[in-house]
Amino acid sequence: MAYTQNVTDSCLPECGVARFLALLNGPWATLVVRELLSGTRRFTELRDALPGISPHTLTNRLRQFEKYGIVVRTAYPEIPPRVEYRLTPLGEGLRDVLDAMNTWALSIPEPVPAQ
Amino acid sequence: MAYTQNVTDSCLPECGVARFLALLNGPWATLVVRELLSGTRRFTELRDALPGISPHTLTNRLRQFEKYGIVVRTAYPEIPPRVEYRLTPLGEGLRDVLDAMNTWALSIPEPVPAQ
DNA sequence: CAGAATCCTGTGTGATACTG
DNA sequence: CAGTATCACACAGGATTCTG
Repeated sequence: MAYTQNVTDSCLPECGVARFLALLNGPWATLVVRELLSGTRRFTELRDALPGISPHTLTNRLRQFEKYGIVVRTAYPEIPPRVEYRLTPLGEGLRDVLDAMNTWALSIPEPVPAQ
Repeated sequence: MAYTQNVTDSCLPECGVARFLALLNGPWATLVVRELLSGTRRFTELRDALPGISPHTLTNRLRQFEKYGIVVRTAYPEIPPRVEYRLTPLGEGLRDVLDAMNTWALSIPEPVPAQ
């Protein structure tokens, strides 16, 4: 396993946890999903909602999600262009996972590490 | 935010999801937790249960978990040495998150990407 | 057995500039 | 607006060797 498992041209791992990690890899991926859980978003809206993310990274994550069927990209042939991203039902299913993360984080006693 | 947010010498992010990502960073971290959810494990047992992980990486993850109060390390002064790792109550709380990941992964229709 | 030390690599990401 | 292109970097991780 390299830094990130190559899932592009191979099948997903057996273990569900490993599958999740293979698809939502990197620090930004899950945060992008978090934003999309609020509803359909445009490229700029996502970028603005995720302070620090570069267009390069945002594009990469969205493209990957699209490929895996987590996100649907809709481009409107207008000028200026308008593109909207929304979660598929599969992507919507990630809400439970993110909720679990959130719930767990609330159980952290201190602003760890309390040193 | 660098590649991975530096949480070592700063406070955790506000958002729970971001907190989770800051503490369980990298592809191996969550898998180590997955193994420990089955019970106390020795160093070698973890290494063997995680095919491909290097002692270097395993050590790093365990040390980080220890620092964050997710894992407790117990060294027995024997020869040969014996060291056991077990989850703290905080670490046990991660079970719900991993379960959610697993459940979600089961909803993936195909061995994505089907092609 | 349970690592520590050293060196190296892969890749997610950042910064900046540019385009249809 | 919604990206793409290019260069460069930080850090998780791998391989190997070695030790109390």
